Amino acid sequence: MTTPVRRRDAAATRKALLDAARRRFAADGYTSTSVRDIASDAGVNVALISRYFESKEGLFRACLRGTVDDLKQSVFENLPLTDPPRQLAEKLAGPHTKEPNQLLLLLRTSGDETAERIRRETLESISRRLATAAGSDSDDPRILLNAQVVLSAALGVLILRSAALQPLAAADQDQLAEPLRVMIAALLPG
Amino acid sequence: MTTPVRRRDAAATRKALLDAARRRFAADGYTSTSVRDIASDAGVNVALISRYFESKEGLFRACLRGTVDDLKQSVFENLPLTDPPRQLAEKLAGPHTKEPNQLLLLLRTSGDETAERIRRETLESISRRLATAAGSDSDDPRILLNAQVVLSAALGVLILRSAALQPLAAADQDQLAEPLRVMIAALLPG
DNA sequence: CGGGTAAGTCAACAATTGTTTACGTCATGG
DNA sequence: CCATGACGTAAACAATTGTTGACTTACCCG
Repeated sequence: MTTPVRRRDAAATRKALLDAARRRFAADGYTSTSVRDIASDAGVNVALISRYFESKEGLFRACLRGTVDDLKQSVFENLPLTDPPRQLAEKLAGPHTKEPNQLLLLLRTSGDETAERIRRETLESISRRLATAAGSDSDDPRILLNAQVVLSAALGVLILRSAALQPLAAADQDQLAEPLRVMIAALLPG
Repeated sequence: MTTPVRRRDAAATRKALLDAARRRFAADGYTSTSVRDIASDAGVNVALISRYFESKEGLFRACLRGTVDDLKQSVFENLPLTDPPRQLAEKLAGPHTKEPNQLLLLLRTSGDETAERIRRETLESISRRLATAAGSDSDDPRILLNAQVVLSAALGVLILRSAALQPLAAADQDQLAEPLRVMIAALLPG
């Protein structure tokens, strides 16, 4: 590992902070993560967080926006959805599982009302997308409720996997895809 | 509610601290809750937390044990389970919903390894109970995985309700029972 | 080459954290 | 009734938190 003579590059430093923060916040949550942890991970000084993101909450909001953007792009790339349960399983237990799953960020709360709004709107958007993707009869309000239960299951799986609950935590995406398929077939026909 | 001239009663203050802590920890999580918050809710001096529970982590462990005990007793009282989906919906959206749902404690992490073990063992126990209650073929390892997905959905519902995701958050137990019934029927036949 | 500015560091700040120690005070049994 | 011990409080502690201001250093353009 050649020591990379870290050159001065605001954009790169900003990104390093953002990446470190997204890992930490996703893995440990907002209050359990200190700005010094993040700066240390990124290999830069703490003061730069305030400089580039205004505050710890500003950094958290930036993380949320990043994750939301990644999510949008990811579903956009995979349109049309050929096999939703399988693609969901990929998101929950994909092969790149050494990193903490970014979707966990959608479950982390900071107390900041702006971040909370982004979070809520994103979850709402996802569940609506799920409901309409189910097609059939998207006017039926029960379909939206079913979609939110499916979303609950997906995010619950993330949490219980991060809690090392076996055998769920050790299941690969193939094993996980099966119950997801059954559940989705039951709750979101179409 | 007659104001009870709070007499000196170690057991009562201990319980007051425990109750306040269980509410706070369930609602806000471990790191977001300060011992002064808890003591203030209980109307008692902070130092008594260290006196009665050794430390903040000791208090958290006591909260976990309390919730686990309540849970055991609750399922014990309702044996045999006549209508699991309905009873689950009752737990997730029962009529006493002004208080933060105690099951959320099972998703709160403190960093303390002992608490983490209790948490994991409890979740494991619940999922095994679900799997065997499903009867049919409890040797099939896929049944346990299915049970853990059901558990994921239940806990995910709690989280998304606490995130005020509509319409899930506003659903009463009747509305919630329906998708749960469908999901359980699909994943845990028997 | 050299100065100006963006990039980064350092050190201190006030506030808050969990915990402890020394000190009051109530109640109760002899 | 009153001393003794349990119960409770107050104040301080060191450590950690997020944030800021003054300082240094590297880079780039003229």
